Amino acid sequence: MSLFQKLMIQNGRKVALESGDHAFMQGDSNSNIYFVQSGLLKAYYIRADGKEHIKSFLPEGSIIGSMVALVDGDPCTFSLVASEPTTTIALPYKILADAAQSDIGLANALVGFLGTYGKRKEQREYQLLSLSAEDRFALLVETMPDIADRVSQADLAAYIGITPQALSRIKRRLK
Amino acid sequence: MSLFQKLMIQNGRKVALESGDHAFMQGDSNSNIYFVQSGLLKAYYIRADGKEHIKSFLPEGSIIGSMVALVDGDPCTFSLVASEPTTTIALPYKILADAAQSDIGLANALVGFLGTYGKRKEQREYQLLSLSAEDRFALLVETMPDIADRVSQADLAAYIGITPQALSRIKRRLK
DNA sequence: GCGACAAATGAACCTCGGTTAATTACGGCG
DNA sequence: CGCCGTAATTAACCGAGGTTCATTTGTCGC
Repeated sequence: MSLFQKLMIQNGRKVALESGDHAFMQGDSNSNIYFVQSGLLKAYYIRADGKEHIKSFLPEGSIIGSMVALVDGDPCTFSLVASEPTTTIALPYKILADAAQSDIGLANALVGFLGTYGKRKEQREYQLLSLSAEDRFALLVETMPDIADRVSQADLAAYIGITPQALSRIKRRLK
Repeated sequence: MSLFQKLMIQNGRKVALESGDHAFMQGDSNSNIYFVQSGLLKAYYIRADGKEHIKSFLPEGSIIGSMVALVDGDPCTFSLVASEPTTTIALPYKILADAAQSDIGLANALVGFLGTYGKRKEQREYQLLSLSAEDRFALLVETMPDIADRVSQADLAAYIGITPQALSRIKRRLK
């Protein structure tokens, strides 16, 4: 377990979520950072036309927060919901950032967290720009096989960026 | 100018690039972080099939590096090329990260940089997942009007994620 | 102004994914 | 076992964008 995770567990507040409960909704003012102890969270956008797109699945061990909310205090750009009974540790980012001003260990732990976050988003950007829907599905199955089993087909499709029907077609093609 | 930019200028090495020169290529081992003093850089992927996709345009004032290369020392996942005569400041990330271990001001400056980077990638992810090609083009014209003038139609299209022909069609529709 | 080359546009055809709606699995549960 | 609600699949049709190639428009160097 990373130093950063330890810090969160020591200082954070425990938040338990039932399946379907939201940690925060798109538009909320919530600059908490969440550590997932058990269960599964789903981060998603609602578009203007009502469609849902999934940013990421967050299984046990993940850390998540809306970066624009954390950094600038803006409203969250996405919603965070439990898709299984989930226990999390919540901690206001400001507390971390403030404490980091005088605690060099914490500041470097934050650097580690933000670096990892940036790396993950860089990879996702690559996937969205350079891979077809079929490739993205194959990659998901390969890299997160457990997730593919734990969520519905509709959610998988929303993560890949297509409709459930299109995903069904892809699965048929691959067989 | 941010503290982070000042630090880079003080400690970095000046690198001048002619139009078409590369700072690094996809696959290179290059964990420098670059600050763009003047000109314009273009960060892009080459896909397996030879197609080019543009990650981002980096005008004066931008800071860029391959996050996976910076954090893990892995090969760069994209190439960085000058699309105008450009002057940059290059600084190995490891020097920053190491110095941050004992310099709390620097560590917090790094936190600021990484937070901003993550925020930018979060927004890009949203655009790629939730907007149509036409919407992404309109947004680009609105938020970076200068860039739209400085680069070729082909590069604009590669940034949006479509072909130059499709971009031409979109422009016609908008008129 | 003219030739040459690159950039941009246009047209014809194709493919993939979206849309809508019907059909088929797959659980609980009385 | 049969019923019902949900998830998943299939089918038919449409539209946006890709592909290929031709044409037009710039934009230089002379």
